[in-house]
Amino acid sequence: MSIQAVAAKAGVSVATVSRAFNFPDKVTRSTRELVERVARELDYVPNASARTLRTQRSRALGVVLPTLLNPTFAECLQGIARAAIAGGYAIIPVTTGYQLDEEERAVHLLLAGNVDGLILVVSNPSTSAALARLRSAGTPYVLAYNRHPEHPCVTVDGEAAVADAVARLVLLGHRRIAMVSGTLAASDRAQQRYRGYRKGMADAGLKAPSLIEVPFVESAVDALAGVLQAPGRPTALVCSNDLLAIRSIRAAHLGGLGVPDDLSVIGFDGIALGEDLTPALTTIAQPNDDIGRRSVELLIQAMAGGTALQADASLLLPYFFRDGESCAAARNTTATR
Amino acid sequence: MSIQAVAAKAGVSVATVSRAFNFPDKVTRSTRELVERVARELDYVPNASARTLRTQRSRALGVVLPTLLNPTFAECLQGIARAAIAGGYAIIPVTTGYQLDEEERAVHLLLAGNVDGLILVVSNPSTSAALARLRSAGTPYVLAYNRHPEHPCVTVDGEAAVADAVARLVLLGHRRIAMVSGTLAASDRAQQRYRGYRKGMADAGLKAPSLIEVPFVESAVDALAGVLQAPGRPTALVCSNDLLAIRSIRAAHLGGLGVPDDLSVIGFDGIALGEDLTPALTTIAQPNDDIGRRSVELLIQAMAGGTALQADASLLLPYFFRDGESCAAARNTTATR
DNA sequence: CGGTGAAATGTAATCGATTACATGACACCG
DNA sequence: CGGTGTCATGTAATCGATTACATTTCACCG
Repeated sequence: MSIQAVAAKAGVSVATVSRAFNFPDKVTRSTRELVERVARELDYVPNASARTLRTQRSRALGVVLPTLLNPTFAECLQGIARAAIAGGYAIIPVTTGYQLDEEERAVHLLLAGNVDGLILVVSNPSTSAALARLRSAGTPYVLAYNRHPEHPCVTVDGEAAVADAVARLVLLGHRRIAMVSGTLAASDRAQQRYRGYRKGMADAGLKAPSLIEVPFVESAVDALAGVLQAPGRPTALVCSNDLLAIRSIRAAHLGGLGVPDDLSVIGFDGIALGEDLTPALTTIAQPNDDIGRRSVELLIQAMAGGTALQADASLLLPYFFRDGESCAAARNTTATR
Repeated sequence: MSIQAVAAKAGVSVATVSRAFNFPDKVTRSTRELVERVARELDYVPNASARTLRTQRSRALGVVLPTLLNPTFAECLQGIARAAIAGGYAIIPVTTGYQLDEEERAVHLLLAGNVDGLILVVSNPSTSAALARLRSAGTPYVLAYNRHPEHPCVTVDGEAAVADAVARLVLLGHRRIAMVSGTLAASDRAQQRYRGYRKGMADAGLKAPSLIEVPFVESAVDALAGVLQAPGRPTALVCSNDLLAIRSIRAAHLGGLGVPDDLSVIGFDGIALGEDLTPALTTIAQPNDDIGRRSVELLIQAMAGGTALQADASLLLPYFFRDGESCAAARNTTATR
């Protein structure tokens, strides 16, 4: 049902119908009620395309994410969704599967779809062609989880967080601490966290930081199990995300190591599921929901002001060390020296 | 950049530009190349709203899901996304948080957004107001995971699956088998699975089927732990979904019970994460990806034919019993009698 | 009672594409 | 050379809303 139909049936002009909905106090009470009644009778729903075409705004935000199979991003998306609804915006999420060309495709798709703004989690802001394109298009955007001096970002200080985690492990008597990470090249987050790991190790005067790099998408539990068997094996792992931590725990078990008795494991992300596992995951929890929420708020605020967001609007949210059961004191400090 | 700009710069009419893209062989090779070059120079992207308004189709599918925090639906959505892209459609996912009014709001929102079709996972097809509205709107749709004789559905036979699982437990020597489920009233899937449980118990000649109903969203691990302590406690649990299974395992541990030694646990859904857990989750795996994919294919096919989908187009996909480590033979059959 | 201004409503242009129909160009044939 | 059919292109209507501007209505006042 079009606005024309409503206007005809109500015996008024289309302009009046439009006003009845958009500026209720620009029409008489009686006309407004008449129009509303007729509209309800006809099941009238304003055509979003027509409105968008005319007003040049869609009240929709695009969201570009690596994947929803990692609960981290699913949680973040929920925060985004809630905040967007609260702000009167719809969201259109698109996943890239950590692939650069998909990032570009996604941005292209969303721009063609007339979104008013974008929230994106990119692989690497410095090298992202998608971001460049976005900039030149002039559409407002915010990066979530990424961190870069020239872009507006909402995230936590991953470097400090991991350095922190290493320090905690050291306090627990661990000396041989390894990091498990996805492909470093595939994400600036992984790189930051690795930097934090090296910093943490250096701060503790520990040498030979060892990085276990596993493919991002595959499970790779078997490969991990191998490493954990080797002589001089680590007594603790810092994992670049919770999914890796979960797999590391499994790898340990497959290799006959108990967690946390023989091996401590710390994750990163703070996915809700981690609390329901056995052992409950010890992790550096990010406020995933908030990262989403604040990103939207920033964006909406900027769009209201008509200004494109600047890098200095970036937000660094606090992270939390969430204590679980996957991490314990080194069993025998001297033996591991 | 509008089509007008391209037409002006290329020195042709807008119609020609439009044709150059939509019917490449209706223009001379030279004009086509000219138009393409100019379009590239101007970064021309056709305006989706204008196109949708004129053609009355958006090439977008709406997706209504309970939540993405349950990986089951995230996996399904991925299948949907892949199939949609392959078919040239964009998707607009909306989550309802298992709330009926959100279901309605979502359908309303999507219809206003001019989607060409809908894939939805509703709470209960029989009582869904959203579905009724959808039907009257005449927009083609498919239900995923739901099962109902009057709607086109893509799912597995949850009842048979659970009956199957019970039979397996019986074969393993279990007699006291309980079911853990979310609020039955909240989902027809839970009801079907419960029916399967009762059938399985009856088939095995076992009495007093016992249902442990826990709130859908909250963790409720504590409540569960209590039940598992009681005298005459079950030796095996069939859980209505994998998240519940994971929580049940935790509850067991909290209560000092080992899984699978003291308690066997079978899940339902087959989320990928289950394979990475320790113990690896034994579960009834649904082809989540396929459920999504086939739903889209059905929908696209129907839309191509111009016909609304009928209930008899429904698909019942096969489920798989995925063997894990959370399920073992009853320790002492006589003792549990 | 006529004039005035505010409030309510109507008319029509507009957003950017698609597409039915009109026009023009050109080759081919008798 | 004129007729005719084909192919490329152009003109303008159209989709359904918003909104600037024009018009009508009407209360109120002198």
